[in-house]
Amino acid sequence: MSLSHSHSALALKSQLFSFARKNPFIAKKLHAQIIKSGFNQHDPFPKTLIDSYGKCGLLQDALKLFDSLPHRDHVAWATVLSACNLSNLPYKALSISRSILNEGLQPDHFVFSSLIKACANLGDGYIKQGKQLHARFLLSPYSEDDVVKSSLVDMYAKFELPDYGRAVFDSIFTLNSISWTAMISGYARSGRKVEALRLFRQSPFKNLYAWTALISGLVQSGNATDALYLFVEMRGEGVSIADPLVLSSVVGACANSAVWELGKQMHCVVITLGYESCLFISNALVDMYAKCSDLVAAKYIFCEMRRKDVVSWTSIIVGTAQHGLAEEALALYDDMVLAGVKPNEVTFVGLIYACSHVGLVSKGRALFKSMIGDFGIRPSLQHYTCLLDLFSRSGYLDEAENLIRTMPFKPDEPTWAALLSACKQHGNINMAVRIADSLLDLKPEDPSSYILLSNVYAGAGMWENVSKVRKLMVVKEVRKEPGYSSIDLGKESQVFYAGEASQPMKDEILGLMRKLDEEMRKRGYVPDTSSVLHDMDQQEKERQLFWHSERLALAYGLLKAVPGTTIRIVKNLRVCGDCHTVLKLISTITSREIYVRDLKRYHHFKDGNCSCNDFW
DNA sequence: ATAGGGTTAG
Repeated sequence: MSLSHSHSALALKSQLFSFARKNPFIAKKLHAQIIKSGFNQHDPFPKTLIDSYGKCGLLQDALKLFDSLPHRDHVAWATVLSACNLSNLPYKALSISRSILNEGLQPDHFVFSSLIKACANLGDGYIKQGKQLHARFLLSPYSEDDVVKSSLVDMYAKFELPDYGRAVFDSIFTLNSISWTAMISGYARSGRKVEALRLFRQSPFKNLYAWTALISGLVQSGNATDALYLFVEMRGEGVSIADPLVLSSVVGACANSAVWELGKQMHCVVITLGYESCLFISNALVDMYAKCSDLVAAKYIFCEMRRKDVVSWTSIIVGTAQHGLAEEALALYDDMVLAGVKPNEVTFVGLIYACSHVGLVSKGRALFKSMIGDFGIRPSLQHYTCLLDLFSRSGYLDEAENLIRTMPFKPDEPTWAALLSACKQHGNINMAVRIADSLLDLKPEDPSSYILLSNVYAGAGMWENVSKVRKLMVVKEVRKEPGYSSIDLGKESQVFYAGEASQPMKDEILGLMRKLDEEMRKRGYVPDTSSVLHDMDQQEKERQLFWHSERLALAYGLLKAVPGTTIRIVKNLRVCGDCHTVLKLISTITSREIYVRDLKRYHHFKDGNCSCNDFW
């Protein structure tokens, strides 16, 4: 056999492996041939095969081959870890590594980066393990490796610990686009927008990845408006926006700020660029329309989707449930199961939430059981909170209290507050006082918790406790964030702050509000001042309520929107009880449909009723 | 053989 012949055989083999990395059938075939030729124990074949199996998605085969290796070295270890990461099974990567570490093998720099990535993907439940890996890396002979350092920066970014990431970032010898992007992402997703922007401006690598990291991070941390401005800037810089990742983030930004008009424009951009049938983007669009209270459009997109995954179904189910259409949400769930799509933990949050809206106690309980028994999902605190909400809203207060005291999670502030608010609603003063004490022990942060506590103690005549609540408020410097509401009128949108009418149409707004107030009082409206935080006399409290921002926005909308159209308002805080009553009354008086999206819920007012069934 | 950007709840 000539030398050139064996060379060409080698070249052929390496070409075959490159096919095998993309095609599982070729990978299998190649494996069979290597066994036949007797080379299956010879380096580098087993490892190259593990790599091929991992890259073409046959993780099971990769793992089997790895287990059959008589001798595991660093290369085999690193290869199998990268296969696990590719298949999105970071837990498997950690468990394999535990056993290898027990055998006494120490990680090299390749193993470190894959392990750190696995930890990062597991999320902030794995902070401790991640820090241990960091320590082990610093003590290893590889402690100067820049690639591992970049993976650490990324890990701390995903844990939302950007200061830890920054320390590592500053120790990198040669920064490249990957390290810069990881660090920018770390600041952005932790909501540290000043630092994120400063770093981005300094970075010599302003490519698509960096822009997407910045924009998506800001969306995730609730800075949707900044994200949208940056997207406009990105477009102006001539960076191509024809990319599914950045587009889905920007659609998400429209969803989170509930800007319907802009959302529709983004939808047009998506169509123009040819991404209508991209699953991720369609999912984001369904969610966007639902969050902008346009369920018709959300459903239309959902129905037109060729492929629907669990996120698509969950988005439409949650969207439907949040608009008070519980029966429809439950019917969609049945369709989902019939379509063979397996629900996940988020789906059940939406479903149980839907049940609690309409008092379907036994259905909700059954869903909770089915989630555990049929789908093997371990309930999280959110699930218990939903179940608790279901019991307490429907007046099953004892069952609710039993649940909150026996569930395997420590109840947090919103959980106690939800139960307390239900006790108050159902007039169970004894229990309310008991629950209030538990809430007070937590030293709450949220101003609404203090309002609730103060009302409960005052209702029970426990004045010492009322003053204790007030003192704690002063100590903790609890202050209500200024409320504002915005209204979307197609081409323009207007923002109103509580307590002040904006200059345009100030007199007309005040005139209309007075007229409506008069109408409401004729129908028996008495202002409910129990949600006013500060100590002041009754008249002053009523004046405060009168100037709540959603009322100003509504009056402006009634004056300026096309007659008969639905009025859409977005508020930064939760709607207070009095405004809720007022909005219901005004929907009757003016025969208008009003959508209000507040911090937590959706309210659709029509003919004197609200889709939230007066419980929020 | 290793490191960077995306969708659903709260």
